Parts: sequence; structure tokens; C-alpha cells
Amino acid sequence: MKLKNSYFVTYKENVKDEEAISGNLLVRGGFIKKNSAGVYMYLPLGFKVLKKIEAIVRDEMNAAASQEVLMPSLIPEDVYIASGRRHLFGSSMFAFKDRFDRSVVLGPTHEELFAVAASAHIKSYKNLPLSLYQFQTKFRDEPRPRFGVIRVREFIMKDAYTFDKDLDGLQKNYDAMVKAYIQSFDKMGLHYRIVKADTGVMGGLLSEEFQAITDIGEDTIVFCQSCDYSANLEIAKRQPSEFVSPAPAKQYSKLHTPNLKTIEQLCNAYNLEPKSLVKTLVYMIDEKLVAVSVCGHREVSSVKLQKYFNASSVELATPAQLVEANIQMGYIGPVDCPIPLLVDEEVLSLTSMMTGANEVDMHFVNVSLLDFSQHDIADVSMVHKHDGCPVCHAPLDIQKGIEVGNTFKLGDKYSKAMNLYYSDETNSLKPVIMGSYGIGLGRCMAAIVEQHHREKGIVWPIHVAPYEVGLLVVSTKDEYAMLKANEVYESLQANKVDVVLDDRDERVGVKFNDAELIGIPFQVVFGKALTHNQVELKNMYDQSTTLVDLNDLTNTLTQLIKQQKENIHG
RNA sequence: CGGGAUGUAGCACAGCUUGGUAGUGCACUUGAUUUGGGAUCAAGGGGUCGCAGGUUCGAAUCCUGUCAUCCCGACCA
Repeated sequence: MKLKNSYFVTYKENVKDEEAISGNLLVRGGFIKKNSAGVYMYLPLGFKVLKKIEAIVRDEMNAAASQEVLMPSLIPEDVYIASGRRHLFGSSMFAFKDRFDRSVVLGPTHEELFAVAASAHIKSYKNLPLSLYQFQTKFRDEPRPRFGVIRVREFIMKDAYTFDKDLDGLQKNYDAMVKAYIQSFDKMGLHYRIVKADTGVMGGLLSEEFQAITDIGEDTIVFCQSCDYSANLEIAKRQPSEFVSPAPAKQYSKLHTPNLKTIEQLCNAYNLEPKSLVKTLVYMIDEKLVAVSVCGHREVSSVKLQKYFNASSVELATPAQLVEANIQMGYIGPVDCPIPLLVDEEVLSLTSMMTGANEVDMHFVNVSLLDFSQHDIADVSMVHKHDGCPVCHAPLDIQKGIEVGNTFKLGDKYSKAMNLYYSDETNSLKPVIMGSYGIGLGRCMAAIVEQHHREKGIVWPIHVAPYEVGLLVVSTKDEYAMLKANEVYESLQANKVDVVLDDRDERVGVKFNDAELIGIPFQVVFGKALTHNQVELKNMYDQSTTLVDLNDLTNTLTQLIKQQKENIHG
């Protein structure tokens, strides 16, 4: 590629619309351009990076014996009604009517269609296992797109689906996919953790997420500093609390606490630690009010609640709903609680606690567990940093992450819904066991930039760099320099090096800055040193500059690129 | 969907309080001088001031509504 007559645009200043580092650098470098909220154009440079990411994933999918297909995006709504997911997706699905007044949607994920596709092939256990994948644009009407290209409404996803006769088969396919993911993300230069996660709207038996660790991630990752336990905060567990036998019942007394509604106010007023108070929140769970009591310093995980109640909707009750139920906000408590009560297991470790008295301006003190009205106990609160690991009891740590990939063991949920059965060895019909596996390509690109940038621009890992080598001619009027640069350009291309020649009639400063902004790993400067038949080679990984003889240049560069490519864990 | 902010040239912004011919820097065009880290000078081109109503002799500016974008939260595959 020669820049002079190519589509190439960069911006000196930060753009107003992009707060995230990756979004800003990608727009400034001319990789992408926002068209509307959460919808981006991929310009030549960005499309090139995207294609490199795609090629990495495709290679690994093929190596895992998966076959590539392409499904439609335009799908009759009935397909998602059949699986029961139409209402689960709700308004986050793009849905409309065609000219015959038939309801159609734009596919947000494709478990259903792959089950349909697989059913054309799978009749017998002899047709299993099977693995299919695609690269395809997904549509999700996000309530709030954000962080540049990280959370968008239209994006290219690699989604793969596996089909097996039993759980043992699924485990083999699942392991193969996890291996493919590890190799893909390693090659992209991502730093990530594999964490246990909620299965969410996918349902099924198990979900794991590949979380790229960054400062701006949407997910919060809990992991152990000593063993390999890690999980999404939504479902992360901690070392179980020690049960302390409670004091005898009915020893508590009532305390007048006017206008002291929050844990913070009570702690300030009575010089208490939040840990010694019990906080009780009221949730609307599938249209029923439920009180949830946790220790004063904790937050409730709505995902844990949802799992515990197997509910489809979990929301904090609104003030109006509380008034209607005659519940006093700020003074709710587990003693003689007027509505069903769920107690977090950590409360077992408290002996003498302060709680709301279910009466305006009143709290109870010296309450023990035996004083609670009828209740269930479960782990429904969120982990804090330094809590004990549930496996080895070492301190837990917390980081932010971007979910670049996920893997699900689906079981028979979709095969039953979409009528995907096979005949086993004894000729009885059994549902196919499925798995599904996604990678967001644009999200990978953004996560790479979040992890690999400097003040002046992006430092792409070699496998995903838009160009491996940039040739910068200091003065395009210098005919000898142009001649030599063109010779090197030809020579590098002949050696399959991805090279760009900056032959624009610009000052060197512009060329240096652009090369650093768009993140060309190896930059060759054709300038003064040419009088000694030498050029400068700038290595953006170690930030070194060396003089190289023109005759050795192609060889030196191919060696450097080869080394860099082999060093994928660097 | 709640809270906050912003909409003026391709990009970043000023002007708005106190209404009176739409500005600056970068980018772009032409010419000259420059040429190893985002050049200088000169001359130019480019705008329904987000949109719609209203007030007024007169609105980028005041009022009402609306749309869009970003941030925090809710939601989230």
C-alpha cells in the first residue's frame, strides 16, 4: 500500500464523542467512524485490522474441526417464540413487520437457527459430533451503547455451535473450543482471564467468559490471588461465613431513631461498623415482593437473586410499591417481616445486630438470628476485595474486564425447543446436546487498543497490526530516497511483509506522528543516513532506533517480524 | 428508563449573560518561501448556528417543545 493516493485520515485532537481511550484512538487513527450511537463504519485501516483478527479466529476454528457457514440476519420472529426467547430478549431485539405484515427480527444470536441447520444433517448418533461456526453481523438494540466499539448495536461476531450425543461428547467439544479461544486471544496479544459467569438469557448448564483485563471494562472480575478461582462479580462466591450460635431469642429492644434511614446515618449516629447492622432491601421478583437481608456493608447481587428464585425479572421495588404494601422505607427489618424474607448467609456470623423495626423512626438493637421471622438463607450478596477465596481462603482481588468471548454448555434446551433429536444405538430418540461459543471481533480490536497504547498512539501486537512495516521518506523530492524506498517496498512485498509506503508530500513530523498514532510496529526512515547507504529502523515494541544497511534491511525486518510473531505471549 | 452535560464549517472550540451583517485554530484550494518531529506568509472556498414553534422591527443569543450525542446509573448476550 502506498499512502499518497489512498484513503487515509487522522486527527490531531481528541474527538468529543469518544471518552474511551480505544474509541478515541481508533477514530483519531481513521480506523473507524461513528455513524450513529453504537453503530460504526469500519474504514480501510480498521477493516484491515478486523480482517486480521477474523483470520486468527478462523484458523483456530478450522483447527478445532469446526465448519464455516453463514446464517441469515433476517429471521421470522416465530423462531425465537418457539425457543421461548422472544420475550427474554424483549425490546433489545430489532423487530419489525415485512410488507405482508409478518413479524421479522434481526438476529441477536443464533442458537435456534443452528439447531434448525443441524437437524438437516443429524439423524443418528453416527452423525455426531458436529461443529459449525460463522462470522456474521449481530443486531442488539442496546439501551445504552458505550465505550466506543465495545458495546454497540450492530457488530460482527464469530459464533460457533457444537452438537453431541451426550455430556462427555460436549465436554470434548467444549475443551476444543476453549483451547481455540486461548490460542486466538494469545495471538491477538490480549491479557485475559477465564471466569465463571451467569448463563443469563442463554440458559443451559455452564457459562465461562474470556475477560480482557482493562480499566474501563463493563464487567467486574473476582479472582483469587493464590489459586485459579475466578468469577464474574455477579455470581462470585466467597469463603463461607462461620456460623455463630445466636444469643437466646427475644433479648432485643426497640430504639427511637428519628430520620436515621441509611446504614451510613445509623453508623455515624451510634458510632457503629456497617458490618454489625443488617440492611434489608425489598425486591419485586416476578411480581411478588420479597425482603432481602444482608450485612450492612454488602450489596445484593440481583443475578444471584434471579438464580435463587429461578425468576425472569428481578427489580428493586419502587417507592410507590412500598407505600402500597405499607412498608416503611428505611425502617424495614427481618424481625416480624410482613413479606417473605430471604437472609444472606453471611448474617449467620452476626450475634447482636441492629435492624429496622418495620415501624417509622424505629430500629431494633441486640437482635439475633432466632428473632427473625420465618426465612430462607442463601448466598445473595456480592464479594468485596480481600474476602476469602471460596476454594483456598486466600484473599480475593477485583479487576474490570471486557468480555471478548464466552462459552456456554447449553445442554438440550434448544434441541428440545427446535426439535433436534437423534436416534441412539438402541434406536430411541434423544435430544442433541449443544454448546455455543461467541467472540466479538470489534470488541477484541477495542480491548487490544485498551491494553496496547502509549501517549502518542496504538502499539499493535504484530499479528493484528494494520501494517507490519512503514517506510517513511523524509523528503519526497529526494529522488534517490524515493527510488530506494520503492525498491525496499517491492522487496518486502516479495517477502510477504505487510508494508506501507508513506510517499505523501508531508513534513516528516506529520509522517512520524501518523505512524505512531496508527501503530506501525516497525518504521524505516529514508533520510540523511542514505548518504552512507543506511536507513533508520525504529522498533516500536522496545522503542529503539538502529541504523541498518540498505542491503540488509529486508532480511533484518523479516527476522524481526518472525521473532515477534513467535513471541506471542510477550 | 432515571440523573448530568453538550449540540455553531470535516475536527476542536469562542460568541449566548446584556438580541443588531457568524468568528478563531487545525484541515481544504492557489501561490511563494521552507523541509529530520504536527512549518511560515499571502490570497481564497466551505455554515438552513441540531430541528420546530413562539416573543421581537430584528434571534446562534430570550421562551416552549422536540431530536441527537456523550457521561453516571438501571439493563446487558
